Amino acid sequence: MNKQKKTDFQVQFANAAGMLASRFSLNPTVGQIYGLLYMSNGPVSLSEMVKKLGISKGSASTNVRILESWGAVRKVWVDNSRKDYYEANPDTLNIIINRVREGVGKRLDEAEEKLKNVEKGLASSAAAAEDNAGFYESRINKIKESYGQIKDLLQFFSRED
Amino acid sequence: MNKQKKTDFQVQFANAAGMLASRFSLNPTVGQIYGLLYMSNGPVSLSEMVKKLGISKGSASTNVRILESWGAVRKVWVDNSRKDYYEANPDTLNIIINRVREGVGKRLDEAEEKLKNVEKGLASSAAAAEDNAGFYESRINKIKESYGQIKDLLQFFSRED
DNA sequence: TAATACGTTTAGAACGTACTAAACGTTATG
DNA sequence: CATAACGTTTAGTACGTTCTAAACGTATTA
Repeated sequence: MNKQKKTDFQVQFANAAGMLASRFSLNPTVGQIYGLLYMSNGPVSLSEMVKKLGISKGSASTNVRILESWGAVRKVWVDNSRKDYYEANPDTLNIIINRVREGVGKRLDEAEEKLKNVEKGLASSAAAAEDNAGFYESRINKIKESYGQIKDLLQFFSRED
Repeated sequence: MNKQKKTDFQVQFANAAGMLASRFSLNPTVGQIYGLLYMSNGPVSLSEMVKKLGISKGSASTNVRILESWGAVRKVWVDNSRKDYYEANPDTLNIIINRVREGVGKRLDEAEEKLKNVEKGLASSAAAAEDNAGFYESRINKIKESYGQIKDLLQFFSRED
């Protein structure tokens, strides 16, 4: 009974985290798992996640490893047990900042690459001879500028000193 | 022929923007449309979007209004035409910053609300009497702190002076 | 007034994502 | 050596999202 109540509170928190995650285009289960571990005072096994959150073993296994790859949880060793135990990295803000930085940075690099190709296509096309050639160039330069500014913002966040 | 080449360049750019958009969990068509308008020196009609991008009329109509609601494009008046014309707001960086600020802010407010309820549930549950009660409180406070820091970051961006 | 030219809305289909259940491989244990 | 207890992987399914095609409403034009 007491046990039940305890679970309820943690699960409520976990579910709120899951809802928040899905609002940010993340899969809800990573949010639930992180939320549960965040609100647990000690290591939690896969089977506890399964039982408390009512999710499947496969989903728990997959998603906890996603969280691990983000540095949001880590595997901890528990004596006399064959089970895998995890605990949350409680520094949520840093996890978020790192993920934003890496995620945005990667996508921006892809975009830069693609822009380079489009620009090359422009140079060798009839568009370059148009009246609008100057306009095209200026817009491309403007985009490159924005790109640089976003990169600067990301750098700003990565200062940890 | 010349016309064709010109279209190709703009469409290449638009498609790159579409790809980038979908990498950021946005629907690709808003990216394509914004990209086309961004690379057009003058107003563009719905039917031009349809023809150049190879999308349906319905999709163009829906998505251009999404862009309008973001302040990313605006409707412009063209004499002697019953068509709707649009042009891009070329300040891409500001559009992005505003959307991030509003989108994140809104979701964070929802989360804060939910957290408040969970906290209330904690107070009136057996969990509050546990050994872990102090731990729970500290974790909740830590989350609230992160919440405030993110809010501060968002405020930081909204300075336009 | 009939026909046309618009933009909008809706119904249906296609697609990607993420879940569950079950098969699987491995390691411990009786 | 057989069985059980794990975590992982896979096949299938359910769901939300976003597209197209078509129906629709409205306004213009012949």
